[in-house]
Amino acid sequence: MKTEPSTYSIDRLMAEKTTHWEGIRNYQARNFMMRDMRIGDDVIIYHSNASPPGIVGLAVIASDAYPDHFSWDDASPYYDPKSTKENPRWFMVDVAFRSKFKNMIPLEVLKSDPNLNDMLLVKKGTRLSIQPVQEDIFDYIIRTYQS
DNA sequence: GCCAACGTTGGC
DNA sequence: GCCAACGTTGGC
Repeated sequence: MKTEPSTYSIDRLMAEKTTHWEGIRNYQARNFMMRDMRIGDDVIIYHSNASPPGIVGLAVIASDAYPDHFSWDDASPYYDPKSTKENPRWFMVDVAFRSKFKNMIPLEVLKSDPNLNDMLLVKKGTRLSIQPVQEDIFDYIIRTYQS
């Protein structure tokens, strides 16, 4: 799951322990939350629009998907008039902190590792803010880079 | 249903 | 700040 540290960082997640992952406004990303995520699933936290961008820690899914009420709040940057309480368009999940890497893994390092050529994150044109990570890739990253 | 125009993401 | 690569919107 990607987040811009200026909006919500791994440090804040570490301090708050659990958060709701509001603001997803892309159908594919939403569908991953609604269809594929299960409580207890491991999550890689990635800082985008950071210097450098990269993987900063781990988290775990802590709820099923439920309506993102920020989409109903016209004072929120995530407001969407097409989403209503009766017919919610956008959903979120709760995410619980698991760990922060002592040394984050810069995107540049991920890109230069041939074992990660198939990881969506390093592929050109993949902008999704929520991406599935294959189990073997997840395990490889933990084994190789976790610190 | 097509597609031009526009908006967003996110690395650099 | 630039801009490539998407995604969305809305007229037709």
